[in-house]
Amino acid sequence: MSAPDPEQIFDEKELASPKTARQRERDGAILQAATAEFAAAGYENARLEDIAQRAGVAKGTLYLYYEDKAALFKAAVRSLIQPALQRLQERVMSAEGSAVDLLRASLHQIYGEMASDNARRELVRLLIADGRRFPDLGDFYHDEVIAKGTATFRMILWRGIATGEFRHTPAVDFPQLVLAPAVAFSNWQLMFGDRRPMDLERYVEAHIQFVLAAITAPTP
Amino acid sequence: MSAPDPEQIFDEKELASPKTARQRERDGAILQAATAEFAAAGYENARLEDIAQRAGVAKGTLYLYYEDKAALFKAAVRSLIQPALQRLQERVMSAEGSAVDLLRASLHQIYGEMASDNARRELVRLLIADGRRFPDLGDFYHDEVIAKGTATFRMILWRGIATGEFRHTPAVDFPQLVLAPAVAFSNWQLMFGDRRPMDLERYVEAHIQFVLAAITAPTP
DNA sequence: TATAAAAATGACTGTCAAGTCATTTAAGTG
DNA sequence: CACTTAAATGACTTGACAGTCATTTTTATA
Repeated sequence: MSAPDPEQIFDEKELASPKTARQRERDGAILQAATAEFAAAGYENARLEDIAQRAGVAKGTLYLYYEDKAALFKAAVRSLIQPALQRLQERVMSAEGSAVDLLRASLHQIYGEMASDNARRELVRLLIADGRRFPDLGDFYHDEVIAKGTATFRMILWRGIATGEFRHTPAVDFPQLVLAPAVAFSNWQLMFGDRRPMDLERYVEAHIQFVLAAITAPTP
Repeated sequence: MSAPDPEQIFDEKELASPKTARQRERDGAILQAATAEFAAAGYENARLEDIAQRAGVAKGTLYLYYEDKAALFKAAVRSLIQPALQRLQERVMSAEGSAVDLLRASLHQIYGEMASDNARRELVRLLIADGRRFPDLGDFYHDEVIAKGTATFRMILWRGIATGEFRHTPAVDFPQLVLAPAVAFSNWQLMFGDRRPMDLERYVEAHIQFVLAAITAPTP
């Protein structure tokens, strides 16, 4: 029990450990409420009273579970970061088809997740908007999502090179290049929302064609 | 004098027009101070008193020039948006060399501008962080920078297709694909700053290689 | 230079939300 | 069930900052 619990990486001193069922339940409700409110309003504009109300709890109760607003924010963002990557990694680990198919499927999955979960989509906004105030969140996101995601895509590329589907391109050193159009789309959404809509179907297909053109080996 | 002055697109009712030299000077100082403070702290955390002090002016004076904090913010952001694109467009208009060289030079220029100007670099952060509260700024940025930048790169692509340097790829429909790695780098900087540094030299070269591999026509 | 008009100032007010704590309510225990 | 201990509450305190306005300073004009 002396190894550092990954849940304890951050320095909020939460409620002393032995939690009853009720406490766990409330903690969950608070986190969920906080996630929703922070994602909707950003750090500064989110009101603790609203979070409390949404969680079905009094404002003072929040302070039994979290040191202060900043600690609650960190916990909320962290809870969004943790599960962000798992399904992608699982898919790649258990992949069977060609590297091209795997790449296609992985990119489609990324766009799919972007479209589905609201709070998850706002995560990047929070990290950019309030990243200067909470650098450890950014670092955590980097190490847990970006670094692992990059490594995962590098694996796909290596696999394709091994099978002769791909050439050895700079994308092996910077898999970010393969993912960049998805990042750009995410930014587009954050900045323009639906006021300047984009044909996502065609964009995704263009993205995949573009990447494949850059990295596939010529077929003789 | 009845055509809408482009300076008046936004709805702040600024000081009634006939400005003395001193007023223009102060207006400039205020805008510059506001730009710096907002870029450094974001909309919520920037304090009007700090802006006033930095501009060498009393707080009340701000209200002689701008309706309220929101109006000042809009004006400040707008002043960052306006000049963002010009040098790029000039370069492309007067280009003489091959399309490949033009593309290289344009991308290098974009990364160069990212590295040089602090406030300019923070512009995207502001647009993402506070974009929901000020959608018209996002729209303005889209129409003045993104749309024109996209069109500019599309021109480069067409030119290359005309000379036989480039193939006809999906990037013609979505020039964002060509720029995406720069956007991704911008996000990287905003989220991780210098805590997770990146070898920009190599990244830029990888970006260019990657893009060229995707769009250049095979040489027979 | 005297006088009127405009611009500038900064002490003040109102508002809003984070964080506290005396009191109330619920959970645990013999 | 009586009683102790812990959890929960929400009215209150505190600090911060946007926006105001009576007063002072500067500029323009006769």
